Amino acid sequence: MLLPEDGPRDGGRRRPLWQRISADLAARVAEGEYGDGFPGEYELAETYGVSRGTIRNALRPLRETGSVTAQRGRKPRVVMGGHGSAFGPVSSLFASVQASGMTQRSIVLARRVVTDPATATLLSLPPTEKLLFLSRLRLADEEPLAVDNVWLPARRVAPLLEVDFADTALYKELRERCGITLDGGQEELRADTATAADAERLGCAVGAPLFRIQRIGYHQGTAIELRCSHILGDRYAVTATFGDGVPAARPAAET
Amino acid sequence: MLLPEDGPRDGGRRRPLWQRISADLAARVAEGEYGDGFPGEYELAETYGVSRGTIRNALRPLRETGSVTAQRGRKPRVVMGGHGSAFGPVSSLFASVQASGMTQRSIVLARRVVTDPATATLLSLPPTEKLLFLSRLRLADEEPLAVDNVWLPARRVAPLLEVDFADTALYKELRERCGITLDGGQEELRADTATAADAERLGCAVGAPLFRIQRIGYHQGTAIELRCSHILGDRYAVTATFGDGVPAARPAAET
DNA sequence: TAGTGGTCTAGACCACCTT
DNA sequence: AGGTGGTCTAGACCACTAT
Repeated sequence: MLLPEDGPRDGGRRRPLWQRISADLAARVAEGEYGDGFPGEYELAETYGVSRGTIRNALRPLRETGSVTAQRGRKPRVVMGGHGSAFGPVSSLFASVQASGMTQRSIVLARRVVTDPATATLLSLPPTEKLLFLSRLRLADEEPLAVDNVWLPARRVAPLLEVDFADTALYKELRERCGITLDGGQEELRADTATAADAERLGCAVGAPLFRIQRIGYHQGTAIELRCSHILGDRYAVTATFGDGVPAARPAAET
Repeated sequence: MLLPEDGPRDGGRRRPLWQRISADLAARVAEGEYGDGFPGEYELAETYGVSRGTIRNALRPLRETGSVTAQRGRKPRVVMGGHGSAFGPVSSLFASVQASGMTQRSIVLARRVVTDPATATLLSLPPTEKLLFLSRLRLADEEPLAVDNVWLPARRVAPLLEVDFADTALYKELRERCGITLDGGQEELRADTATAADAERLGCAVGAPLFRIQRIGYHQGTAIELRCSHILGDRYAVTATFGDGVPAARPAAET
């Protein structure tokens, strides 16, 4: 496997081999090249003609950001970003993104059982697996705040098929009716602008700023939910506080 | 060096060697054992009787959280008391770009001393306090990624007035020239669209999606920096992983 | 110049999952 | 049984920093 020798240099010297391979793999993942199976470490080592240690260094950023899976014994897979959307540098800025403060009223836009091969694959399910699809418009103070789409494996959440979610929290029902408590997750948060469909459902202008959050929730190592939220940018902000040296007060301003 | 054989086990089997060494080192750091000099990798390898690769795995969590320094040629040092630092390298955009295998460069747009009552107030300073204002255009792989504006109290960071920031990280200079290591911070992340001024500096269309991140960094309870970053939405995504149930396993170094 | 960490190699064994 | 990733070893060379 050839890597660009004349590619970007860092102040005149070559970048480390593992970084070039990592960038190459990230680009290929972003282009959807590995939609049906990501190569293993040994195979990558041979294709690039490097040692396995170098491949492991190259894979570390992709694995830390959840772009590809890595589990003993299992075939690796591409998790996110395979939809032709190139995502470049990624940062785990937050140990936890608090999506709380969003307890409001919901309008159920859709609740039905579907089959969706792409979504099922993201949840590590067979492509034909039946999924419960739940789409809700979330209101805060009776004003639209977000559209929230969730897919869950129908087999695991059968008791939810008859629940009215207009005024209840999904996680509460999951816990009480299915005995499932999510104990982990991955989130990816992007900035985007509203499409015509977004604008209609959210009552905003086309091109208005939006957060798009994709999340996979896990219960004891098994993927349980895929959630895609589209949140109005002017009504929502993610905040994080970290470290010891922060006084209690909490300012807020713009520039 | 003996490690507790009867120590914490993971479901009946021993934890990996590097994790036990990592926990041991973290405990010693927390107790202040290495106040005047942290051992190097070779010395640690000999002390614990393991290979250097194992030591490097054990040190990775300590280095990522900023508990100990690691720079070529320099003697390693313990940075803080050992408890929850994790500011500079972790959430630094500079570092996250590097970690994803891209080249990076900054173009300094402005570097001057200003007075700005609103900003000074945010930093809990008198309104007339002089501030060092630093504005940089950040490039990843020679393409614009973000505009980064920083204000710092000039009195505290006098040595930085002459530094060229085109190729260096602010936090590194803060640490080495001013003896200031940020130990806490607040961040607020918003989705927005590009104004005409943003579009000109970032080379994007007016209305393109942007992240706006505002951060206040603290050193021992005192606000040191106000940072406002404007990052292209199509080149940046924030990811977060949380909980134990996520199979795309990350190395979890506990203590 | 001596010592540091960064990188890379080649090989080995093991735990785990799939088939 | 075969392939996956996780771990560990032993050695090598290089870039950088301090002295």
